[in-house]
Amino acid sequence: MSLPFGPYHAVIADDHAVVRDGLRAILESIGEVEIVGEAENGLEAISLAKEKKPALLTLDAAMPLARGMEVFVEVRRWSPETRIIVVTGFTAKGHLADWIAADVDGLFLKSCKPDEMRRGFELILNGGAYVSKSVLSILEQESKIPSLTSRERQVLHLIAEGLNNGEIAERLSVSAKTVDNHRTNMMSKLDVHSIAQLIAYALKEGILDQSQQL
Amino acid sequence: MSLPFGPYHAVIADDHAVVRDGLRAILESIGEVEIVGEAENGLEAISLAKEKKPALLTLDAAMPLARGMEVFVEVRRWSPETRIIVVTGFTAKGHLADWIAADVDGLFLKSCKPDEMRRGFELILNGGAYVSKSVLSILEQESKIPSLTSRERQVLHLIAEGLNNGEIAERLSVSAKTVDNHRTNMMSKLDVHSIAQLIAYALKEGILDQSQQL
DNA sequence: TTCTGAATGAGGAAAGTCCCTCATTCCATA
DNA sequence: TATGGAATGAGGGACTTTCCTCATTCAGAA
Repeated sequence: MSLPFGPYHAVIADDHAVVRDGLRAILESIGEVEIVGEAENGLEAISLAKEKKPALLTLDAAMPLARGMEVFVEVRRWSPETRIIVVTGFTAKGHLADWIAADVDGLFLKSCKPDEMRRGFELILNGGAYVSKSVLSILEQESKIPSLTSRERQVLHLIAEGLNNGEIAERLSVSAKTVDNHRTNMMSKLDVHSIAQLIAYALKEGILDQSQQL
Repeated sequence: MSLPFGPYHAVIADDHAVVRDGLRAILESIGEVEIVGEAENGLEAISLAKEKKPALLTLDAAMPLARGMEVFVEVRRWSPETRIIVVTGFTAKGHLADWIAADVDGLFLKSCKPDEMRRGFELILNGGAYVSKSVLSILEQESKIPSLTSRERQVLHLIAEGLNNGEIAERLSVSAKTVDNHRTNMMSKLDVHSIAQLIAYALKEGILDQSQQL
């Protein structure tokens, strides 16, 4: 496949050199793509994208210094022409749904076959959007887990940061009793019986990512 | 550099295809190495290593179905000749120290420069052991965080699984009061003030890995 | 309009956490 | 041999979580 309006400038953002190399190989196998920079943390990714305004940015969802979503928002603001492709290791439905909702141009799991990635990247460079099959199959699964309301997610986030009911109540300007009710409802929805298990759930859902904590 | 007794058979184990590709490129850049298999989960890694008894196994620390450490133990048992190189995304001191204690042949972060990895792999194939500089610098840092005793880590593990003091006590055949003491000691050592924060710490330390929970 | 779901708030009881203190045993090592 | 660290166990008090019930408000959908 040859692309119409190349060469396209691309930036790769991932904190793992070995992953950057894998992505570099895929991008280089597409004609008309020139890699103009690599970032190994979130802030570097933001400044590199602002500076180079590349046609394509491959973005890791979990990086040090700035989270993938923060990078995404910044790059969209300062370089709206850049096609942003998220490559994530998290397979949680909620996490993937967040990226779809953010209207990312491409969404792939790190476990994706390089072949599918390459074809997806080409489609995206041609102006399309592409979400990998593995992501779609996760999103299409009817989850047995009832989904949480946005307020509940908000509370879950703060619980996971180590705040107790009273502190969360203050932060959200509601009563501690309300926070307690949200927590209780979540635990009953999710069929867990302790804060520890609730946090384990939050992690699995990618609501927390382990590099950001403490 | 050319290696004396090649060709060496190698197996790559990592759940992310893009990482496998990066490692494959590094291994292929070493003469005398032939990749005889790839595994995308822990059980596959164990059975592949048992079957092929490769000279070299690159092992991801966090994979579905069986954790890196379980794979390591099994492969050491069934194919003691295999040189095992762990490539991990976790940068927590405790996690890295665990691998050193397990006497792994090589230990690298995923953020390692491919060049250093290649040179390290060559040394290991020559019969040596190699721990990457970035790992050493983490291990050498005097951590302000006092380290936990093994019993405390054990308790932390069970807390993180969502068990309460009583359940943990039963599991370890000690009194609930003892468990409570261990938990209290840890929280004071680590200067955290809730189970939620304790779990956040456990995650950061790689004591839990998010794919195993719930 | 009625009904449902979401967010808010409260009361109350049982259980568990959190954080002191103190004591005993064992083991390593200075 | 003495000192200290680790594991064990206990008492007790303050606070928090956990889990019920119930009620109000509001928005959107049937």
